Amino acid sequence: MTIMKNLKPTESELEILKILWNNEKATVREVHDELSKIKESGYTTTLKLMQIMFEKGLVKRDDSNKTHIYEPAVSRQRTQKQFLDKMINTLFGGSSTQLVLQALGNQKSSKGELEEIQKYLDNLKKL
Amino acid sequence: MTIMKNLKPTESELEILKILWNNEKATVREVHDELSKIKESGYTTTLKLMQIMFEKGLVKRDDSNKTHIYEPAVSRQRTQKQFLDKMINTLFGGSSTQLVLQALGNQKSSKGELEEIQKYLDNLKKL
DNA sequence: TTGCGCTTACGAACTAAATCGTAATTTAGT
DNA sequence: ACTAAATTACGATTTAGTTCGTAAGCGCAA
Repeated sequence: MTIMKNLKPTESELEILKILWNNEKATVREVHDELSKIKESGYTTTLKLMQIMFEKGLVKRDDSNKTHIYEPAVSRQRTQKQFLDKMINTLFGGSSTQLVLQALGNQKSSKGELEEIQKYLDNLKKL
Repeated sequence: MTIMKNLKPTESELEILKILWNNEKATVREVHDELSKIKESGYTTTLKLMQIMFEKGLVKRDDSNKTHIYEPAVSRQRTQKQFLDKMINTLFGGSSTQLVLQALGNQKSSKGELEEIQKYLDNLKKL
């Protein structure tokens, strides 16, 4: 029986996950180079973070070669859901509707996007 | 010229803010008693947190009496927006639409709620 | 007035996360 | 085989947040 840890990535871990999600796989070097575009930090910092993420089960890695190759072990969708749920509960009294209304009010979406959402809602209502 | 710090409340600070938002005003004792219902911790911990929040400008306080009375200095809406924006940027590629779709898919809303959202969208489209 | 209970103030300890320096290891090139 | 370059491993330091113990101050009741 496997223990399913429901680990929430930290801020820094999220940044790394985002890169892995976009690249499918990547070495520490690749991740670090990407990261350097938006953030100042040493190589070993990135390395350490990715090692910790490995221990936590947030990433998988192929260490059959000297240069390890990492890939995400948690999906973008799953992580999005994890953070959304948390936020709905802590900040929106458990109401996803409240969150949606607030999000729509926050920043304007294009007409096309609004229609996309409406279409989606129509489908939901039919269920 | 005042410096407007855009301070993001921490996890614990949010719990306290939630209580203050609901109560309008409250003493440390009141906040702590509320908090105790969902969380084990000492009185001085709550006190210290609220003092820090005061220094950060997250809460105001009336200390004309021995027992200080606290009230929120940031609105629920504003804080919700702050967290939402952050999340949209870090986890949804800057697209609030993506967040909305994901939130709607996540947990089911009642038919009434869906219609509320649709009505809201109709208004938005007219702008 | 004295003392008890409740309050604030403050510093110290603890924890988790992030950062980095250094040593050990591997690989490729000569 | 030897060196140079790059990588991993690991421990130490730093920082932010949380928690608490203790002291000091105030007000009210006996």
